[in-house]
Amino acid sequence: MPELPEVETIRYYLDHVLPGQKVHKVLHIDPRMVKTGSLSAEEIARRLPGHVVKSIKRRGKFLFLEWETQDHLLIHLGMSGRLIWIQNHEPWALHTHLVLDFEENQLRLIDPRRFGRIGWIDRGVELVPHLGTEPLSADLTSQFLVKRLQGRQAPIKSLLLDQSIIAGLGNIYVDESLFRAKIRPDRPGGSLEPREIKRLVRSIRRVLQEAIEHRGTSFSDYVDALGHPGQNQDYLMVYGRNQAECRVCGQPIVTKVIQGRTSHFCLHCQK
DNA sequence: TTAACTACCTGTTCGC
DNA sequence: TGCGAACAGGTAGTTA
Repeated sequence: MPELPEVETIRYYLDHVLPGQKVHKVLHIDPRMVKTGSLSAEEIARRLPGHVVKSIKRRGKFLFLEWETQDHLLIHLGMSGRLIWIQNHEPWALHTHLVLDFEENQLRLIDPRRFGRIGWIDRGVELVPHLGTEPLSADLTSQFLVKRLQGRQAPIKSLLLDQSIIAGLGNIYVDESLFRAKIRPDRPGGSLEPREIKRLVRSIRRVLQEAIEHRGTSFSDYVDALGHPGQNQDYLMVYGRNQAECRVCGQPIVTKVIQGRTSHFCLHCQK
């Protein structure tokens, strides 16, 4: 499930190989994946050939291929999406929904569950205006989060998953951040004290930075742009460790469903 | 405005 | 062994 560190890992690699490359053909684009933007799948396929990649951007969990025309192709990987840069003679995987042919290599989107999305964003249009602050930018401060959590009754877990507050966190990194900050995921957001929020901000940054250094977390679907799994799953403290011993106190990690999301935490370490 | 719920989707796991 | 049900979860839309 690609969250910010996984998407950033893909972006980082693609930004080394894609700029300057010209789209030769759009070999395949699944209309069911085009769920946003100003053009249909057919129109994107007609428009793209000849376009040259200028840069690869990321905002939250969204990736953008910026063209020299300053239009953008939005790609979201959803739950199970993979975006790979691969030689064009390699056979297509099952569930391949987008194939951009750059003559020698192809950029392919593979997404078994089809929760991902593709869209065309015209030049000058704001990319994803509804997204909240970038957690690794200077905009995420404890003062910002204090303000956003004030008076909120929803569990802190749900509020951290809300992309309009902080963009890029998903189930894994919210659980990990809350563990590091020693905060239970079912606490109402508005009940957090300023010192806890300060700790939470520090934890979010550290968890995300470490996950990027480990090239993301691979449980089932995620691989980077070269098809390699990440390593961060070896460093997780709570996520996916139901009933395992807490690495800090030795008590069993427990799970609880909060707003439809399985949350992992330690009853002893998190208050 | 906020909180909770639902649809989308398919591979995997579990129980019978 | 095979089948069906339940589960996993990010986003956007709906409802109260």
